[in-house]
Amino acid sequence: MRVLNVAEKPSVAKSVASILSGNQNLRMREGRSRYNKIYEFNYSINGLPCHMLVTSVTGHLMELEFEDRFRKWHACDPAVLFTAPVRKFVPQDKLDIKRTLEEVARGCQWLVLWLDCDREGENIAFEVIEVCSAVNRQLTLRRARFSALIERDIHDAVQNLVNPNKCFADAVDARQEIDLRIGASFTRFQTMLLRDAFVIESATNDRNLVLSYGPCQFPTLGFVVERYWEIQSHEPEEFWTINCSHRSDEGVATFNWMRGHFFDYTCAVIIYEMCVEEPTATVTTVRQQEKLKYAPAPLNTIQLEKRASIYFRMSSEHTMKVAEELYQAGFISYPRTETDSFSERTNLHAIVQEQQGHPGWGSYAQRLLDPASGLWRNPRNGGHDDKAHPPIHPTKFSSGESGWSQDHHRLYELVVRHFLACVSQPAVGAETTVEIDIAGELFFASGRVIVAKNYLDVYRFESWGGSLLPTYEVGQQFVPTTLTLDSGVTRPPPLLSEADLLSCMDKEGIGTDATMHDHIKKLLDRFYATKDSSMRFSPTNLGEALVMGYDDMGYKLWKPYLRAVMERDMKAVSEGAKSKAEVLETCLQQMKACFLDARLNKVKLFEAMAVFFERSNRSGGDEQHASGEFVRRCGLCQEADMVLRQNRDGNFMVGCLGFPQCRNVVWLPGSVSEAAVTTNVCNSCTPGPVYLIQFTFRRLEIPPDYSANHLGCIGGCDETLRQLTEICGTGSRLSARGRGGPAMPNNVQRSNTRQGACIYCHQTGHSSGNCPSQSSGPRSSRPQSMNVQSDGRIASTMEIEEEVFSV
DNA sequence: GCAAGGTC
Repeated sequence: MRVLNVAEKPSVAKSVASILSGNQNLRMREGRSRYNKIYEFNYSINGLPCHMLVTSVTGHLMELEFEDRFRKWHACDPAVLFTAPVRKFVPQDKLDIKRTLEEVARGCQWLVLWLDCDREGENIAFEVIEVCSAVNRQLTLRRARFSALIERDIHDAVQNLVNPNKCFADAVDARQEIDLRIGASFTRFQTMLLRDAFVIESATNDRNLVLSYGPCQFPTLGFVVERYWEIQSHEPEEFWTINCSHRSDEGVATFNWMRGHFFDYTCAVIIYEMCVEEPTATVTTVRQQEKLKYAPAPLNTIQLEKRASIYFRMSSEHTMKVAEELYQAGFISYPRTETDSFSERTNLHAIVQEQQGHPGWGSYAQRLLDPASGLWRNPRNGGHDDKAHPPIHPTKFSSGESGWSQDHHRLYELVVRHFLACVSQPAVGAETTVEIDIAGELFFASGRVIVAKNYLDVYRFESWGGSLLPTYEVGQQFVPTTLTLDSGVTRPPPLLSEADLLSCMDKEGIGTDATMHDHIKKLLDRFYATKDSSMRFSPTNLGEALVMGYDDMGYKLWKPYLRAVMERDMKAVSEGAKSKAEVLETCLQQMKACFLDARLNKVKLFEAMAVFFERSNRSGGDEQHASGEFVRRCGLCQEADMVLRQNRDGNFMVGCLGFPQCRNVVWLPGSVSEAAVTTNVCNSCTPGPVYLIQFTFRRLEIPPDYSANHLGCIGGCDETLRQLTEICGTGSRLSARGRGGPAMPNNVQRSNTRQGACIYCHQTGHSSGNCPSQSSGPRSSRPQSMNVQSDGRIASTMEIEEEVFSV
């Protein structure tokens, strides 16, 4: 029987072949693709003699794309992308792998799938099945389940083949489709909406700028922006604390106030003066304790990235590139792993033995192997296991290769030292805490001496600070050398470092170990964030504006929540609790509603962008600076004029020329057919002058008891105008949609067409809830900076009437 | 020109 075995990557195909064949009569030949070799040998599965062919793919064999007619950006309304047909296909650069599979599969009876034992691996398995079954319908499909590339696992797997798990593959199918539809629709929408409307100076050529949206990149950006806002809105607060020091023959001890600090100066001062009046200190407690500091858990990808960032200031992206090269050259194990505990079957001693000759850590490795040293300790279990790869560890000794860069040296050293640390005893420290009493107030000092460094001897990246404390005895009394009342101020947290960002992503489940660094890099590539010299991230104006815009809509599109919900659904699909179709339908339906609503609220994005960027005069953007007839000075911004204008639908309004910084607007009844500003001034509305407008109403659109001609005032005094606005509604597009449009989420305010004069500014044309002069309710800690204004979506529509696409 | 996930 001929058996085709397919692994997820060439290295696994090689390992599987070499383990199963025992390297006896193992033949290797080229496939059509340069990297994916074919191994052949004889083996017996459950007593059945087999001719084994082992080859590989390189990750996913297929991609998901929209059908051709939806691929061009202007081909369709982006909203259509939530339902447009998609197809899976093998891209150009994978065609040679596909051909190899087809050729080999034709002559085989069995197909054994050796893909990684995770959801993505299962999905790739079904891609391989699709390609192979298409040319050989008779293939028997079997799945090998293995947890590590070690002999026993591999032999066990092949003797205990199982069926491939469609639920796992379905979960990935759903994820792919959702990511594609959300990503493409929002990216096209916001790029086409904003790119040409503003001068975005960050990009060299902003015609090619893509303002991408993705369910991983946006939450990642969200972390950066949120921290930035936290810092911006921090208000320093002064606090007070009492410090005490005592110099003796043995040295100086610094005592901290047990109460920490007080924000109330008077309280602090009263207690301080009490202490100064009776300064004699009495030692109340002396505590001696042994403390252990444990070595870190075995190294996984996230830890590798975080530690390389902290110890060597390497970006996660660069770390993964260097790690990949070390892996390809055989020096370290597979670098993309979640696993941070070693399988019991791993021969840890052998890995240490290999390192004995190294000039830097060789002697430590020797000590570790000497039972007399007592240094060995079985490694901790970090609690993660992806069931596909072991923790990152050295696989080949090297004292440095000629082609290595400094970063190759550093990363190899980190992997080796981390491994040696993992199998070492914890550091032991002796801690002393001394408590004293001064006038009834308690103070403490602590010191630490390291008794045994153990793993810290080899893990030079970590230290365990501590100072020696002079000896004190209970009941001993002394007069402090200094006793001071000191002030300090609270400080905001620092900007997020790369390690912080990775922690946030890990905690919220954004991305995978293999992709997290990609999402971080994407923020930089898209000009959404920058990294400063101390490796900390700040949002750019562009990044902040986008998050601000969505935040103002009330949607948490930039929060990790969306991804978390998707992840839960994916899990349900993989467990068979929900079907792929069910999850796709509900998720996409929700996201489409969200998309349509975001588009309806695009003014929020415009406003947020306008805070940071100049409007451009390119097509598609700005059409609002055509002025109209002066009506009055704007009472809201008090800087610009309110003018009478018509929008492109012919509806009349009086809007502030200060838009978009000021969004004051008065919409006029939809029944107005003509309007002209007169030279007459209103006698009652202030601040004046407010010029009266001569209106002509469409006869059929107003009740018979109203005159078709009316000299009216928009200042708030005009009862006729108020009534007609209430009866006819306004020409605002949003108000027009409000009459029987699709249901909208509750958190989005709607304009009410039946409205009286606003209780705040006494104008007609908007509801009190939408008055541009009033702030919206409480929200995130975002600082209310510059000309960020309050809720006023109706007001703003006067300038942004153009839909990117009309549905 | 869009996503995120594999991997070379």
